[in-house]
Amino acid sequence: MSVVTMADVAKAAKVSRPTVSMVLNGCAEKWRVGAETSKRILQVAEKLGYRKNLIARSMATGKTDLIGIVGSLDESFGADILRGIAEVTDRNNYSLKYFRGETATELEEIARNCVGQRLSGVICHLNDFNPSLTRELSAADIPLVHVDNYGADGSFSCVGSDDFGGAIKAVEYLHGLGHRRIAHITCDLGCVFAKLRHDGFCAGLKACGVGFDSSLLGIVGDESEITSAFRRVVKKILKAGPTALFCGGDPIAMKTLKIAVESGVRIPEELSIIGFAGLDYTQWTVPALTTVRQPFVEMGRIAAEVLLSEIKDGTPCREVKLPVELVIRDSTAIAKKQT
Amino acid sequence: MSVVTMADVAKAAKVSRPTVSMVLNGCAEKWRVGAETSKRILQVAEKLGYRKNLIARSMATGKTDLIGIVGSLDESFGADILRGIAEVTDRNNYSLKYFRGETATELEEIARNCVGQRLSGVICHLNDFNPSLTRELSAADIPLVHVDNYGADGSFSCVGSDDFGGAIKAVEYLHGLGHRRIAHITCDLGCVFAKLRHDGFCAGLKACGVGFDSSLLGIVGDESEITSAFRRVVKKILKAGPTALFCGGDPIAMKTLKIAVESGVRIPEELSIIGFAGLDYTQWTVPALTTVRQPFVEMGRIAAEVLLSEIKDGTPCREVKLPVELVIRDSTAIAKKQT
DNA sequence: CGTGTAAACTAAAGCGTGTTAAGTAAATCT
DNA sequence: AGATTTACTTAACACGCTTTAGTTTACACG
Repeated sequence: MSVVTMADVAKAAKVSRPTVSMVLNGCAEKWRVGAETSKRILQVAEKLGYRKNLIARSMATGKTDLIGIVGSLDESFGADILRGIAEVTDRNNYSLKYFRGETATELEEIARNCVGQRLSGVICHLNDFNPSLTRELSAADIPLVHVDNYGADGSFSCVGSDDFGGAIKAVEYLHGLGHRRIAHITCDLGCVFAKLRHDGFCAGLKACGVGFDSSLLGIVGDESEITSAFRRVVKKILKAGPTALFCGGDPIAMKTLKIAVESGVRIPEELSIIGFAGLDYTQWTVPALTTVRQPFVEMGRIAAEVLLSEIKDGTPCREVKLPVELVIRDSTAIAKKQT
Repeated sequence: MSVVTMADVAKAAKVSRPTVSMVLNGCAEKWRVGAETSKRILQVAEKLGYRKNLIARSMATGKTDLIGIVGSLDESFGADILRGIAEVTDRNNYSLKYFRGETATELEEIARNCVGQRLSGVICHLNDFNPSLTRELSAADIPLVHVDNYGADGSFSCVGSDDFGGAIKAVEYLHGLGHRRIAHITCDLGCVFAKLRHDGFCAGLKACGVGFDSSLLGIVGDESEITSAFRRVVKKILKAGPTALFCGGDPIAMKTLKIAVESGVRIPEELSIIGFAGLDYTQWTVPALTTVRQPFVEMGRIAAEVLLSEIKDGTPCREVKLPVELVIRDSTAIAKKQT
């Protein structure tokens, strides 16, 4: 006998199996089990090293209390989101199952699995919305929450931060410092968040009464090395003579900062740079990076809370947009007199 | 009827349930189910949108094909390790369950859960070894692999990288550049990896015939902000006049680099700095950080492979030490003439 | 024509739990 | 003494699947 079952405990404690079940699930009084018997059962269970078989339990109850995490947790902010999620799910006795994958085929497979495992809910961290995921899950009546993303069609919830507003904040801050030629470097605008930040950038310019200059827009890839293509884009932007630079993400900002410094541009005296995300390591550069901080941990927490309330109370879908915070550090300064 | 079961498929296809089971699990021929029947069953299953219930399957087979990931995936390298693990487990049809927690109480709870869930195996990413985890799992005969850690007592496997050798490499490299006063800044030596790197540092010095100078050893915390305590330690070290600095981790190196630069020390002309880990963002500083790269993705992969072979073939415990690579960038240079 | 054998299935048991219905013995109350 | 309450037990079903053993049908062979 390798693993101790409830029947073993029952036999050892000289009671019936249902009694053990009741005691171990805390329904003892509702079922009027004597205090002594309860204690004895608990002791025996402890002594025998009984661990309730959650598989069997799920089988019997029809629910798994399992939440699927779908997508890439690669980026360092993914870890923060995960932490937020785990905080909430731990407290509520849900556990987390991790599904890796990004491509359409992978996600289709994942969607099937989510249903197959009878997950209680799914939290998704992807750049795009995936139709098969949405379809499969809603067909199986499994709540879905997208985290760090937007634009639900009403069939699922989204929890993100204010990308649009954050970009406006950044632009307005730069404008307040006297900057008029503000450039924007971003990754592909196909990503929801990149588009939102770009749009916020434009909206911010407009609100400040500054026209949009397309020569001040650069689009780059997101490789971790500084590629020659990346360098070329940045150089081109620098040549267009901006006094400030709003980057669509912290890694882009870091890489741009490096290229600028190495090109002999003095930061922030000659050029102000702002990033977006608020990752830890942006504090450690010289100069420390001014950035728009997104509340990743909080996002994870709220996403989990939204999901749990959908699971438990059948709350309808929501779209939550958390505020972002402009963290002013040393890579931004008052604009020099325009030449 | 909310979810389609095998019985539904069987009824719709006018066959018995076991036949469906056999066909859907690909054992059709071994079981000699007619080709036509097979096809019909598959079609019906597809049409009805059948998804096999993995809970019930686990219940019946007694195995879950589930691997527990225990510990903190916070740090960015955690994400890499996870990616490596997921690559292997995906390919082998195992899934991953994530358990967050670090404190002894949390881990005790987690250990119980691992057993309760009848996990097939556990991969652990923690700074220390946890006795209750080891005990519970081995009692339940669940293989355990520690990743990025060392010093197994034989009851579980470890997959890590060569912290000791990496430190030696770093020191020898610095020595080769002419450095003789080499400092070491590390976090608390209670961490296994910190101790190993420290010991490697000492061993490296010895091998180069340089004596260990305790005034060149600094111990710091690992907060993400640069605390005044951190600053104090670094300043003290700088005052002791080293020409090179071996840091126990990339974040420490980044923070130290910043403090040094802001103190007017020219890097690498006056001071060489080396980090440890090889995180992406170390490429983006000015100057780019020389560091010892650990193969995190590979570590995850191997850990998963070791675990799977223990699960499947009952392979005995192993201790795997992957090589690290010195990545020479711009924060290190030939030592100036000693004063 | 009876028998053996292969093909193509079906019947039934079992995994460990939750849960409910029906029952019983002892203790306590009226 | 009879009614009620307390503290259980027994027996059973359900969850959806796997798996073993058994059954039917068709066909070939002697």
